[in-house]
Amino acid sequence: MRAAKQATAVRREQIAAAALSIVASQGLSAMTVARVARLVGLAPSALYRHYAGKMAILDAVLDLLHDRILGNLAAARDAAGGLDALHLVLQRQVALVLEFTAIPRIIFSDEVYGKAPELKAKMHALFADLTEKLALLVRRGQEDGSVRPDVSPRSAALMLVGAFQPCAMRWHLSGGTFDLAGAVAENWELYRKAVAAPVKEKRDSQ
Amino acid sequence: MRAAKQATAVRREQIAAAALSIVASQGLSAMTVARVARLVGLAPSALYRHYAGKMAILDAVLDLLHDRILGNLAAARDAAGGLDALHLVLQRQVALVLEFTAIPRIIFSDEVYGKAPELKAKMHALFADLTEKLALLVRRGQEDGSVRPDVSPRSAALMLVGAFQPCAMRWHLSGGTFDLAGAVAENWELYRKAVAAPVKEKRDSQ
DNA sequence: CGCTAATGTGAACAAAAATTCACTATGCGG
DNA sequence: CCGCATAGTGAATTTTTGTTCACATTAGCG
Repeated sequence: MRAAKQATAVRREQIAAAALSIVASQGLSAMTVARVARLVGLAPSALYRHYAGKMAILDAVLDLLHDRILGNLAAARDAAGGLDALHLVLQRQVALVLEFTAIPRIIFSDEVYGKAPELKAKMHALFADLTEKLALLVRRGQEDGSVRPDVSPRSAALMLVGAFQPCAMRWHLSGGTFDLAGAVAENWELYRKAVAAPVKEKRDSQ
Repeated sequence: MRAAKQATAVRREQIAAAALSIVASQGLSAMTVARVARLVGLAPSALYRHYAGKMAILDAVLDLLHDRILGNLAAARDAAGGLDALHLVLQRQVALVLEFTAIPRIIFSDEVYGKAPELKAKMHALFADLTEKLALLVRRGQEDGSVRPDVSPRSAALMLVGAFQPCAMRWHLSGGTFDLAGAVAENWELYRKAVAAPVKEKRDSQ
């Protein structure tokens, strides 16, 4: 059975989306040309009409990931202010856990970097971009008084990621058994102890 | 040239050590039977005299990792008390960064788990063991008054890992450019704000 | 000193995966 | 409606890697 003809722009999107979904659910090494092709409904050789090779597909996956993550961050920034925005980011990360789990899967893949160092640079840019924008959120919290002024925004941003990462690791290893949301909520309490401005008569969103 | 004959017990250790060093420095997918064999100074086929296959080698690598990490933790536990022990763990993690970087590399490998789910369980046990022992350190700190009593030891343990993980990720991505030790030190300051007992006239080791 | 079990080796094999290519089908513009 | 550029396909190729096996060598032991 032959697949219907589609414009290359359409196929490129389908292929990148399929590849991301495979990486997110089964890991990078499971992302073979054959599997991506099957998910899209094409023969493996057809992918080469739309991408130069596997690495080009992976490059597109990284772009997709970049958009999703930073989009998520922007949404949190607009939906709440100060400390609450940080809280929202953390909660949304849990919701996006599949895609966020795909990040370390790529970061520590090594299958990639040996052959395509430019992807490593791209990933680094994404990570740097993420922490930088998180630091901006922290600074905004300092300006409106919900975050104590003596914390380093850069550090507070990294720690927010750190409040999530180990939980995601355990969740990943446990095969879904580990109570991800609960552990993240607990970590948020701890995180708030570190970064929240001392409460006078201010009320928290909780 | 033929390698000298060695007892299988010796070879097993050499092979596991070589494999770990490759995983730590170049990643899991770089750990091929051929490369391990070359590092030990044997022909690839010789490895099968000592291990059933690649997965058995990886299993031994996990054991090695387990010993190193928990050994490191035990050393920190004995060298300092309370909060200082936690600080020491963090600093030692930086020193052990290569091997600690090997952990996420394995955790998120997926190349492994699809074929050998029991390795995933083993990795999970290591991670659970690590956080549990860290939680014990936290509890000890609470007993001697250096850690505030209202934090969850489990959460504080996870967060300590989280104070290190994102820094290691950036360091890994930056190719060594990122100031790992500096970022971790900064995060420690933040971490201490969250978990340290309010200072009355108590003096810190810093 | 010689036997035997253990260890080492190269060649061959199998499996998986990325990529190429000659060829086929299709849909859109004129 | 026709033709051509575009998209799709299966088969073949190449590369990499794990594994097996028949044979060679060695070290320890009686």
